Amino acid sequence: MTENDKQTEEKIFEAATEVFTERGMDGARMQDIADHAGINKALLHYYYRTKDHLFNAVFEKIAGQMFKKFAPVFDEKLSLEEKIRFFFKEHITFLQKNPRLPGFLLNEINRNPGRIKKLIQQIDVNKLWLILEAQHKDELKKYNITKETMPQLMSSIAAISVFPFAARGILEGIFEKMNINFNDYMEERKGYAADFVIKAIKK
Amino acid sequence: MTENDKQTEEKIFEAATEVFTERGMDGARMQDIADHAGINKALLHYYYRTKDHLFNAVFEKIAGQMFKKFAPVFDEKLSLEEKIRFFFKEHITFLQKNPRLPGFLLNEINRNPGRIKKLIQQIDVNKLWLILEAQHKDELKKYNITKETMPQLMSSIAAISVFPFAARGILEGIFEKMNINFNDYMEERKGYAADFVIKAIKK
DNA sequence: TTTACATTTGACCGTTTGGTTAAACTATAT
DNA sequence: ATATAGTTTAACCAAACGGTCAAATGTAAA
Repeated sequence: MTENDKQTEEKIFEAATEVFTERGMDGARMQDIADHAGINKALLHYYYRTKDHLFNAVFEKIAGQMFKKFAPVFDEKLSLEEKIRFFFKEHITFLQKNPRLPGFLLNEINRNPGRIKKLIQQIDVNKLWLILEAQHKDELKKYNITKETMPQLMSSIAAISVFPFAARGILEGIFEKMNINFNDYMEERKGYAADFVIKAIKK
Repeated sequence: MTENDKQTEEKIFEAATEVFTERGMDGARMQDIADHAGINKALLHYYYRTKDHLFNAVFEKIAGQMFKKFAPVFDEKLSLEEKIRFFFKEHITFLQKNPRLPGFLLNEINRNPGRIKKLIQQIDVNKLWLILEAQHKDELKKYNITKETMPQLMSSIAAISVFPFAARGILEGIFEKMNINFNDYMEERKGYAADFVIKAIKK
């Protein structure tokens, strides 16, 4: 009943997450999801009426996870440099555990840019800047950070953290001949990226 | 005729490029490509036997274009800093004219990592480092650049240039509320990115 | 004009796809 | 035990899909 219920619905959701993140919305097959969940295909439609419903459930959960990972930076009582180190360490560690999320998200956002905008509209970027400014008022004078350059800086930080996972196939192809392991590279990147960014923004 | 022949084949290729880059391999429909080219669907199979053939033709051309854009840096007789500025200016300008290529390529590489590896195997990364070292022997002492940190640096440069186009949907969502135009942001990025990287690598 | 060959088309085919349905199964409360 | 309601299944369906084919059209040489 309610116990088993949750089990089945969750099994479906997990199977759908696996298949959708691997093949994308267009490439995913309902039969394949059913097989992964070890159930009948009709049962998918019993819990999630259509493929779209199921996909949206998966997409919104993943997108939410991704964005939440950017938030803790504002809570922590750390210096600016420490925050940057903290972010790269936490974010890359998260992506190491979920290496397919970046590619999946970027692809689905390109396929349907409208969907993500609803989630983004909830973020008050102006407020975020005010918080950051208040937290590091004196500290900020030592860095080339202004409200105007924030978009460039933030997108660069996101790029450095996210891009390697989205472009993993290319990087692994290149690394193969250099005897470099992708996981080692990613582990090293936590520190390299932080040093890189901190040096870049210092006055 | 050979004249008309080229016209038709090219029309198909261009239509296929448009549809494939917009919808991806799985999302693209042969009928849609035929409509875009203004021809019968059977004619697609006359020139390109299968959807796979047509897709591979498009993919390899686009992947080739993308990688070639990284090459001129090694030919130009410029200082290291000038090369970095040259790269971001040229590469971002290219992507401004082809904004869908990054998302398309990253997605298709994730869908089939094996395909790109054949193209990559042709690149001799070790040789590239030797060239760079020879070109900037003395100059390199002023920067934190070694053979060991090259992968981190190069992937960061690529990330800063490519990521905004792949994540355009997210960025535009955020920029909307800040009254920032994506094209203005991209134009500004050519200089910002160069400054950013140069500062990051200076000793 | 006829011949030979390449190009283009509409109609068609078998398969795969997301989705439906009626019946079977399960568990709980009476 | 039996009625009730939720759960699961096998069988099925219509639409969409990539691909085929024979016939029609265009073209250039003999």
